[in-house]
Amino acid sequence: MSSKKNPTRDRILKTTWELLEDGGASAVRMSDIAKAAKISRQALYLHFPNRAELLVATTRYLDEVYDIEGKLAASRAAPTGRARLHEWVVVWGNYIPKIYGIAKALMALQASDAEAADAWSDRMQAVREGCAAAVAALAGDGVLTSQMTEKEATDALWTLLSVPAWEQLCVTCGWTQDRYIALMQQMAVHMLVDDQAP
Amino acid sequence: MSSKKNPTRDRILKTTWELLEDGGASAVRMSDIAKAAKISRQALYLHFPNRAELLVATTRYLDEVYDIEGKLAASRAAPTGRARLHEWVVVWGNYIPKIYGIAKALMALQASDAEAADAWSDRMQAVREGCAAAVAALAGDGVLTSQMTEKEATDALWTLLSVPAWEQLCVTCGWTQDRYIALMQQMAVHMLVDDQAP
DNA sequence: TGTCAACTTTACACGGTGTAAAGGCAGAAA
DNA sequence: TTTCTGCCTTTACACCGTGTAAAGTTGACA
Repeated sequence: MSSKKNPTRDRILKTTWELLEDGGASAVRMSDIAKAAKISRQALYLHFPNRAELLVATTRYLDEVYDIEGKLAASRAAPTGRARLHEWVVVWGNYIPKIYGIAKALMALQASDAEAADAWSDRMQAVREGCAAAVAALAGDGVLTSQMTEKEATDALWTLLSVPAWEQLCVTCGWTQDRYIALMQQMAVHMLVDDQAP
Repeated sequence: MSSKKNPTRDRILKTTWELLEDGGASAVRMSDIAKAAKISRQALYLHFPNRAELLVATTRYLDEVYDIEGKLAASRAAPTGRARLHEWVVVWGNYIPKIYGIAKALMALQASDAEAADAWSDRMQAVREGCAAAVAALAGDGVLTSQMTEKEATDALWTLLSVPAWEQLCVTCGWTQDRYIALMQQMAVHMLVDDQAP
Protein backbone atom coordinates (compact mmCIF):
# COMPACT_ATOMS: atom_id res chain seq x y z
CA MET A 1 0.00 0.00 0.00
CA SER A 2 1.92 2.91 1.32
CA SER A 3 5.39 1.42 1.22
CA LYS A 4 5.87 1.48 -2.53
CA LYS A 5 5.62 4.29 -5.05
CA ASN A 6 6.87 7.36 -3.23
CA PRO A 7 9.63 6.47 -0.82
CA THR A 8 10.28 10.05 0.29
CA ARG A 9 6.71 10.60 1.32
CA ASP A 10 6.80 7.41 3.32
CA ARG A 11 10.06 8.36 4.94
CA ILE A 12 8.52 11.68 5.98
CA LEU A 13 5.52 9.95 7.52
CA LYS A 14 7.68 7.45 9.35
CA THR A 15 9.97 10.21 10.63
CA THR A 16 7.04 12.34 11.75
CA TRP A 17 5.67 9.42 13.68
CA GLU A 18 9.04 8.68 15.29
CA LEU A 19 9.47 12.28 16.38
CA LEU A 20 6.01 12.44 17.87
CA GLU A 21 6.03 8.92 19.25
CA ASP A 22 6.59 9.56 22.91
CA GLY A 23 4.44 12.67 23.04
CA GLY A 24 6.78 14.28 25.52
CA ALA A 25 8.65 16.50 23.11
CA SER A 26 5.74 18.77 22.42
CA ALA A 27 7.41 21.14 20.00
CA VAL A 28 7.93 19.25 16.77
CA ARG A 29 8.33 21.86 14.08
CA MET A 30 8.30 21.39 10.34
CA SER A 31 12.04 22.06 10.36
CA ASP A 32 12.58 19.30 12.92
CA ILE A 33 10.78 16.79 10.75
CA ALA A 34 12.68 17.94 7.67
CA LYS A 35 16.02 17.59 9.41
CA ALA A 36 15.19 14.14 10.77
CA ALA A 37 13.96 12.99 7.36
CA LYS A 38 17.15 14.35 5.77
CA ILE A 39 15.31 16.63 3.48
CA SER A 40 14.98 20.39 3.13
CA ARG A 41 12.10 22.07 4.91
CA GLN A 42 10.74 23.19 1.57
CA ALA A 43 10.65 19.65 0.20
CA LEU A 44 8.17 18.90 2.99
CA TYR A 45 5.79 21.38 1.39
CA LEU A 46 6.15 19.57 -1.93
CA HIS A 47 4.57 16.52 -0.30
CA PHE A 48 2.14 18.05 2.17
CA PRO A 49 0.49 21.43 1.83
CA ASN A 50 0.75 22.23 5.54
CA ARG A 51 1.43 20.86 8.98
CA ALA A 52 -2.13 19.80 9.62
CA GLU A 53 -2.32 17.58 6.57
CA LEU A 54 1.04 16.06 7.36
CA LEU A 55 -0.20 15.10 10.82
CA VAL A 56 -3.46 13.71 9.51
CA ALA A 57 -1.62 11.70 6.86
CA THR A 58 0.57 10.32 9.63
CA THR A 59 -2.44 9.02 11.53
CA ARG A 60 -3.67 7.28 8.39
CA TYR A 61 -0.23 5.81 7.93
CA LEU A 62 -0.38 4.41 11.47
CA ASP A 63 -3.81 2.93 10.89
CA GLU A 64 -2.29 1.03 8.00
CA VAL A 65 0.85 -0.04 9.81
CA TYR A 66 -1.08 -1.37 12.79
CA ASP A 67 -3.89 -2.81 10.69
CA ILE A 68 -6.47 -1.27 12.96
CA GLU A 69 -9.26 -2.24 10.57
CA GLY A 70 -8.32 -5.92 10.76
CA LYS A 71 -8.26 -5.91 14.52
CA LEU A 72 -11.58 -4.16 14.66
CA ALA A 73 -13.15 -6.73 12.36
CA ALA A 74 -11.96 -9.49 14.66
CA SER A 75 -13.62 -7.88 17.67
CA ARG A 76 -16.95 -7.89 15.87
CA ALA A 77 -17.06 -11.68 16.15
CA ALA A 78 -17.53 -11.62 19.93
CA PRO A 79 -20.51 -13.78 20.96
CA THR A 80 -22.10 -11.52 23.59
CA GLY A 81 -22.46 -7.77 23.95
CA ARG A 82 -20.35 -7.81 27.05
CA ALA A 83 -17.57 -9.74 25.32
CA ARG A 84 -17.73 -7.35 22.44
CA LEU A 85 -17.41 -4.38 24.78
CA HIS A 86 -14.39 -5.99 26.44
CA GLU A 87 -12.76 -6.64 23.09
CA TRP A 88 -13.44 -3.10 21.94
CA VAL A 89 -11.78 -1.70 25.02
CA VAL A 90 -8.75 -3.90 24.35
CA VAL A 91 -8.43 -3.01 20.68
CA TRP A 92 -8.94 0.73 20.92
CA GLY A 93 -7.42 1.13 24.39
CA ASN A 94 -4.20 -0.49 23.25
CA TYR A 95 -4.10 1.60 20.09
CA ILE A 96 -4.24 4.89 21.97
CA PRO A 97 -0.65 4.89 23.24
CA LYS A 98 0.58 4.33 19.71
CA ILE A 99 -1.18 7.34 18.30
CA TYR A 100 -0.85 9.46 21.42
CA GLY A 101 1.97 11.64 20.13
CA ILE A 102 0.26 12.51 16.87
CA ALA A 103 -3.07 12.85 18.62
CA LYS A 104 -1.61 15.35 21.04
CA ALA A 105 -0.09 17.40 18.25
CA LEU A 106 -3.33 17.40 16.28
CA MET A 107 -5.41 18.28 19.30
CA ALA A 108 -3.09 21.20 20.04
CA LEU A 109 -3.53 22.38 16.47
CA GLN A 110 -7.32 22.17 16.75
CA ALA A 111 -7.53 25.46 18.59
CA SER A 112 -5.99 27.50 15.80
CA ASP A 113 -6.64 25.43 12.70
CA ALA A 114 -10.21 24.62 11.70
CA GLU A 115 -9.05 22.15 9.08
CA ALA A 116 -7.10 20.20 11.67
CA ALA A 117 -10.12 20.24 13.95
CA ASP A 118 -12.31 18.74 11.24
CA ALA A 119 -9.76 16.09 10.40
CA TRP A 120 -9.34 15.00 14.00
CA SER A 121 -13.05 15.05 14.58
CA ASP A 122 -13.50 12.77 11.58
CA ARG A 123 -11.07 10.25 12.96
CA MET A 124 -12.73 10.31 16.36
CA GLN A 125 -16.08 9.76 14.72
CA ALA A 126 -14.78 6.39 13.62
CA VAL A 127 -14.01 5.58 17.24
CA ARG A 128 -17.50 6.65 18.19
CA GLU A 129 -18.88 4.13 15.76
CA GLY A 130 -16.96 1.41 17.53
CA CYS A 131 -18.52 2.55 20.79
CA ALA A 132 -21.96 2.64 19.21
CA ALA A 133 -21.54 -0.92 17.96
CA ALA A 134 -20.59 -2.15 21.41
CA VAL A 135 -23.54 -0.35 22.99
CA ALA A 136 -25.89 -1.73 20.35
CA ALA A 137 -24.63 -5.24 21.11
CA LEU A 138 -25.37 -4.71 24.79
CA ALA A 139 -28.82 -3.42 23.94
CA GLY A 140 -29.36 -6.42 21.70
CA ASP A 141 -28.59 -8.70 24.64
CA GLY A 142 -31.07 -6.69 26.68
CA VAL A 143 -28.49 -5.78 29.32
CA LEU A 144 -28.06 -2.06 28.57
CA THR A 145 -28.95 0.13 31.53
CA SER A 146 -32.43 1.60 31.39
CA GLN A 147 -31.20 4.93 32.75
CA MET A 148 -29.67 6.17 29.51
CA THR A 149 -30.67 6.21 25.91
CA GLU A 150 -28.49 4.29 23.46
CA LYS A 151 -27.07 7.57 22.23
CA GLU A 152 -26.20 8.70 25.72
CA ALA A 153 -24.58 5.37 26.48
CA THR A 154 -22.52 5.68 23.31
CA ASP A 155 -21.50 9.24 24.19
CA ALA A 156 -20.51 8.16 27.69
CA LEU A 157 -18.43 5.21 26.52
CA TRP A 158 -16.82 7.35 23.84
CA THR A 159 -15.81 9.89 26.44
CA LEU A 160 -14.53 7.28 28.85
CA LEU A 161 -12.34 5.89 26.06
CA SER A 162 -11.15 9.26 24.77
CA VAL A 163 -7.52 10.14 24.28
CA PRO A 164 -7.53 12.89 26.96
CA ALA A 165 -8.94 10.38 29.46
CA TRP A 166 -6.20 7.91 28.60
CA GLU A 167 -3.65 10.68 28.91
CA GLN A 168 -4.86 11.73 32.32
CA LEU A 169 -4.88 8.18 33.68
CA CYS A 170 -1.77 6.70 32.06
CA VAL A 171 0.44 9.78 31.81
CA THR A 172 -0.63 12.10 34.61
CA CYS A 173 -1.73 9.46 37.11
CA GLY A 174 0.81 6.82 36.12
CA TRP A 175 -1.51 3.90 35.47
CA THR A 176 0.08 1.03 33.58
CA GLN A 177 -1.43 0.16 30.24
CA ASP A 178 -2.60 -3.23 31.54
CA ARG A 179 -4.28 -1.73 34.55
CA TYR A 180 -5.90 0.89 32.33
CA ILE A 181 -7.41 -1.80 30.12
CA ALA A 182 -8.59 -3.90 33.05
CA LEU A 183 -10.22 -1.00 34.89
CA MET A 184 -11.73 0.49 31.74
CA GLN A 185 -13.42 -2.82 31.04
CA GLN A 186 -14.80 -2.85 34.56
CA MET A 187 -15.88 0.76 34.57
CA ALA A 188 -17.49 0.51 31.16
CA VAL A 189 -19.56 -2.48 32.21
CA HIS A 190 -20.56 -0.90 35.52
CA MET A 191 -21.61 2.28 33.74
CA LEU A 192 -23.57 0.66 30.95
CA VAL A 193 -25.00 -2.57 32.35
CA ASP A 194 -27.67 -2.57 35.01
CA ASP A 195 -27.23 -5.78 37.01
CA GLN A 196 -23.79 -7.24 37.36
CA ALA A 197 -24.92 -10.87 37.51
CA PRO A 198 -23.00 -12.81 34.85
CA MET B 1 -10.94 41.59 47.56
CA SER B 2 -10.20 42.04 43.95
CA SER B 3 -12.68 44.76 43.17
CA LYS B 4 -10.90 47.60 44.95
CA LYS B 5 -7.36 48.88 44.66
CA ASN B 6 -6.51 48.50 40.98
CA PRO B 7 -9.54 49.03 38.79
CA THR B 8 -7.66 48.61 35.51
CA ARG B 9 -6.34 45.21 36.44
CA ASP B 10 -9.82 44.12 37.36
CA ARG B 11 -11.23 45.47 34.14
CA ILE B 12 -8.63 43.47 32.23
CA LEU B 13 -9.56 40.28 34.08
CA LYS B 14 -13.25 40.84 33.54
CA THR B 15 -12.71 41.58 29.85
CA THR B 16 -10.53 38.53 29.39
CA TRP B 17 -13.19 36.40 30.94
CA GLU B 18 -15.92 37.90 28.76
CA LEU B 19 -13.92 37.33 25.61
CA LEU B 20 -13.19 33.74 26.50
CA GLU B 21 -16.58 33.02 28.00
CA ASP B 22 -18.21 31.03 25.26
CA GLY B 23 -15.07 29.14 24.30
CA GLY B 24 -16.05 29.20 20.67
CA ALA B 25 -13.88 32.09 19.56
CA SER B 26 -10.64 30.23 19.97
CA ALA B 27 -8.24 32.95 18.93
CA VAL B 28 -8.22 35.55 21.68
CA ARG B 29 -5.02 37.49 21.28
CA MET B 30 -3.42 39.95 23.64
CA SER B 31 -4.41 42.72 21.25
CA ASP B 32 -8.05 41.56 21.32
CA ILE B 33 -8.10 41.77 25.09
CA ALA B 34 -6.41 45.17 25.05
CA LYS B 35 -8.89 46.55 22.57
CA ALA B 36 -11.88 45.21 24.48
CA ALA B 37 -10.52 46.60 27.75
CA LYS B 38 -9.92 49.97 26.07
CA ILE B 39 -6.26 49.97 26.83
CA SER B 40 -3.11 49.73 24.75
CA ARG B 41 -1.61 46.32 24.20
CA GLN B 42 1.48 47.44 26.04
CA ALA B 43 -0.46 48.43 29.10
CA LEU B 44 -1.47 44.79 29.39
CA TYR B 45 2.16 43.94 29.92
CA LEU B 46 2.36 46.49 32.71
CA HIS B 47 -0.17 44.37 34.64
CA PHE B 48 0.69 40.84 33.56
CA PRO B 49 4.10 39.63 32.41
CA ASN B 50 2.69 37.35 29.72
CA ARG B 51 -0.41 35.70 28.35
CA ALA B 52 -0.12 32.63 30.54
CA GLU B 53 -0.16 34.61 33.77
CA LEU B 54 -3.06 36.69 32.56
CA LEU B 55 -5.08 33.55 31.91
CA VAL B 56 -4.16 32.03 35.25
CA ALA B 57 -5.05 35.25 37.04
CA THR B 58 -8.40 35.16 35.27
CA THR B 59 -9.16 31.70 36.65
CA ARG B 60 -8.38 32.93 40.16
CA TYR B 61 -10.62 35.90 39.56
CA LEU B 62 -13.44 33.55 38.60
CA ASP B 63 -12.89 31.42 41.68
CA GLU B 64 -13.45 34.56 43.70
CA VAL B 65 -16.45 35.80 41.76
CA TYR B 66 -18.22 32.46 42.00
CA ASP B 67 -17.09 31.78 45.56
CA ILE B 68 -16.07 28.29 44.66
CA GLU B 69 -14.45 27.78 48.07
CA GLY B 70 -17.69 28.55 49.87
CA LYS B 71 -19.68 26.15 47.76
CA LEU B 72 -17.08 23.46 48.28
CA ALA B 73 -17.20 23.92 52.03
CA ALA B 74 -20.96 23.44 51.97
CA SER B 75 -20.64 20.15 50.12
CA ARG B 76 -18.39 18.82 52.85
CA ALA B 77 -21.34 18.79 55.23
CA ALA B 78 -23.11 15.95 53.39
CA PRO B 79 -24.09 13.15 55.77
CA THR B 80 -23.13 10.10 53.68
CA GLY B 81 -20.35 9.38 51.24
CA ARG B 82 -22.83 8.96 48.45
CA ALA B 83 -24.48 12.30 49.21
CA ARG B 84 -21.10 13.94 49.28
CA LEU B 85 -20.22 12.48 45.91
CA HIS B 86 -23.49 13.76 44.49
CA GLU B 87 -22.87 17.22 45.90
CA TRP B 88 -19.35 17.26 44.56
CA VAL B 89 -20.55 16.42 41.08
CA VAL B 90 -23.06 19.28 41.31
CA VAL B 91 -20.60 21.88 42.57
CA TRP B 92 -17.71 21.11 40.27
CA GLY B 93 -19.82 19.97 37.33
CA ASN B 94 -21.72 23.25 37.31
CA TYR B 95 -18.53 25.26 37.63
CA ILE B 96 -16.96 23.75 34.51
CA PRO B 97 -19.06 25.64 31.94
CA LYS B 98 -18.13 28.90 33.62
CA ILE B 99 -14.41 28.32 33.35
CA TYR B 100 -14.58 26.41 30.10
CA GLY B 101 -13.36 29.25 27.89
CA ILE B 102 -10.35 30.05 30.01
CA ALA B 103 -9.68 26.38 30.58
CA LYS B 104 -9.62 25.76 26.87
CA ALA B 105 -7.21 28.62 26.25
CA LEU B 106 -4.92 27.48 29.04
CA MET B 107 -4.98 23.89 27.89
CA ALA B 108 -4.07 24.99 24.38
CA LEU B 109 -1.16 26.95 25.80
CA GLN B 110 0.04 23.94 27.75
CA ALA B 111 1.69 22.39 24.71
CA SER B 112 4.06 25.28 24.11
CA ASP B 113 4.34 26.92 27.51
CA ALA B 114 5.67 24.93 30.44
CA GLU B 115 4.68 27.63 32.89
CA ALA B 116 1.09 27.51 31.72
CA ALA B 117 1.15 23.74 32.01
CA ASP B 118 2.27 23.94 35.64
CA ALA B 119 -0.31 26.55 36.48
CA TRP B 120 -3.16 24.57 34.99
CA SER B 121 -1.94 21.37 36.57
CA ASP B 122 -1.94 23.13 39.95
CA ARG B 123 -5.54 24.21 39.53
CA MET B 124 -6.59 20.72 38.50
CA GLN B 125 -4.82 19.30 41.49
CA ALA B 126 -7.30 21.17 43.63
CA VAL B 127 -10.11 19.43 41.77
CA ARG B 128 -8.42 16.10 42.37
CA GLU B 129 -8.51 16.80 46.07
CA GLY B 130 -12.24 17.25 45.87
CA CYS B 131 -12.47 13.88 44.15
CA ALA B 132 -10.20 12.31 46.76
CA ALA B 133 -12.41 13.64 49.55
CA ALA B 134 -15.53 12.15 47.97
CA VAL B 135 -13.82 8.81 47.46
CA ALA B 136 -12.55 8.84 51.04
CA ALA B 137 -16.08 9.49 52.25
CA LEU B 138 -17.32 6.49 50.28
CA ALA B 139 -14.53 4.37 51.71
CA GLY B 140 -15.41 5.60 55.20
CA ASP B 141 -18.96 4.37 54.65
CA GLY B 142 -17.54 1.05 53.51
CA VAL B 143 -19.24 1.23 50.13
CA LEU B 144 -16.23 1.84 47.88
CA THR B 145 -15.76 -0.89 45.30
CA SER B 146 -13.19 -3.52 46.22
CA GLN B 147 -11.90 -3.64 42.69
CA MET B 148 -9.87 -0.44 42.83
CA THR B 149 -7.55 1.15 45.32
CA GLU B 150 -8.60 4.49 46.76
CA LYS B 151 -6.05 6.20 44.56
CA GLU B 152 -7.34 4.51 41.45
CA ALA B 153 -10.91 5.42 42.35
CA THR B 154 -9.83 9.04 42.82
CA ASP B 155 -8.02 9.04 39.48
CA ALA B 156 -11.04 7.56 37.74
CA LEU B 157 -13.48 10.05 39.22
CA TRP B 158 -11.11 12.90 38.46
CA THR B 159 -10.94 11.82 34.85
CA LEU B 160 -14.69 11.36 34.56
CA LEU B 161 -15.13 14.91 35.85
CA SER B 162 -12.37 16.46 33.73
CA VAL B 163 -12.91 19.48 31.53
CA PRO B 164 -12.23 17.57 28.29
CA ALA B 165 -14.87 14.99 29.29
CA TRP B 166 -17.39 17.76 29.95
CA GLU B 167 -16.46 19.33 26.62
CA GLN B 168 -16.98 16.14 24.71
CA LEU B 169 -20.36 15.43 26.28
CA CYS B 170 -21.85 18.91 26.51
CA VAL B 171 -20.27 20.59 23.49
CA THR B 172 -19.54 17.82 21.00
CA CYS B 173 -22.41 15.50 21.92
CA GLY B 174 -24.89 18.22 22.86
CA TRP B 175 -25.84 17.06 26.34
CA THR B 176 -27.65 19.65 28.41
CA GLN B 177 -25.98 20.73 31.60
CA ASP B 178 -28.75 19.19 33.71
CA ARG B 179 -28.52 15.87 31.96
CA TYR B 180 -24.74 15.97 32.31
CA ILE B 181 -25.03 16.41 36.07
CA ALA B 182 -27.68 13.72 36.44
CA LEU B 183 -25.81 11.13 34.41
CA MET B 184 -22.45 11.96 35.94
CA GLN B 185 -23.89 11.31 39.37
CA GLN B 186 -25.20 7.97 38.19
CA MET B 187 -22.06 6.97 36.39
CA ALA B 188 -19.84 7.97 39.26
CA VAL B 189 -21.83 5.87 41.70
CA HIS B 190 -21.95 2.89 39.38
CA MET B 191 -18.22 3.10 38.83
CA LEU B 192 -17.19 3.51 42.44
CA VAL B 193 -19.79 1.71 44.52
CA ASP B 194 -20.15 -2.04 44.45
CA ASP B 195 -23.76 -2.84 45.24
CA GLN B 196 -26.42 -0.39 44.25
CA ALA B 197 -28.78 -1.14 47.15
CA PRO B 198 -29.61 2.13 48.91
C1' DT C 1 6.36 73.75 40.66
C1' DG C 2 7.86 69.36 40.63
C1' DT C 3 7.24 64.51 41.10
C1' DC C 4 5.20 60.14 40.49
C1' DA C 5 2.36 56.54 38.57
C1' DA C 6 -0.33 54.94 34.97
C1' DC C 7 -0.76 54.85 30.40
C1' DT C 8 0.29 55.74 25.20
C1' DT C 9 2.94 55.57 21.03
C1' DT C 10 6.22 53.82 18.14
C1' DA C 11 9.49 50.56 16.93
C1' DC C 12 11.66 46.31 16.90
C1' DA C 13 13.47 41.29 17.75
C1' DC C 14 12.19 36.57 17.59
C1' DG C 15 10.20 32.20 16.19
C1' DG C 16 7.30 29.46 13.41
C1' DT C 17 4.42 28.83 9.18
C1' DG C 18 3.81 29.14 4.54
C1' DT C 19 5.07 31.24 -0.32
C1' DA C 20 8.08 32.29 -4.26
C1' DA C 21 11.55 31.71 -7.47
C1' DA C 22 15.69 30.07 -9.45
C1' DG C 23 18.81 26.51 -9.97
C1' DG C 24 21.07 21.54 -9.50
C1' DC C 25 21.05 16.91 -10.83
C1' DA C 26 19.98 12.16 -12.26
C1' DG C 27 17.68 9.32 -15.35
C1' DA C 28 14.62 8.45 -19.28
C1' DA C 29 13.49 9.59 -23.96
C1' DA C 30 14.62 11.49 -28.39
C1' DT D 1 24.47 13.34 -26.90
C1' DT D 2 21.12 16.38 -25.94
C1' DT D 3 17.01 17.54 -23.90
C1' DC D 4 13.21 16.99 -21.07
C1' DT D 5 11.22 15.90 -16.62
C1' DG D 6 10.65 15.08 -11.80
C1' DC D 7 12.52 15.70 -7.43
C1' DC D 8 15.00 18.21 -4.65
C1' DT D 9 17.98 22.38 -2.74
C1' DT D 10 18.97 27.12 -1.65
C1' DT D 11 17.87 31.55 -0.64
C1' DA D 12 14.75 35.00 0.40
C1' DC D 13 10.73 36.89 2.08
C1' DA D 14 5.77 37.95 3.94
C1' DC D 15 2.83 37.27 7.80
C1' DC D 16 1.36 36.78 12.58
C1' DG D 17 1.49 36.81 17.40
C1' DT D 18 4.38 37.38 21.57
C1' DG D 19 7.24 39.97 24.22
C1' DT D 20 10.87 44.00 24.88
C1' DA D 21 12.45 48.80 24.81
C1' DA D 22 12.26 53.53 25.24
C1' DA D 23 10.53 58.09 24.96
C1' DG D 24 6.46 60.93 25.55
C1' DT D 25 1.71 62.27 27.66
C1' DT D 26 -1.47 63.11 31.32
C1' DG D 27 -3.45 63.90 35.71
C1' DA D 28 -3.21 63.75 40.70
C1' DC D 29 -1.06 65.16 44.58
C1' DA D 30 2.27 67.80 47.63
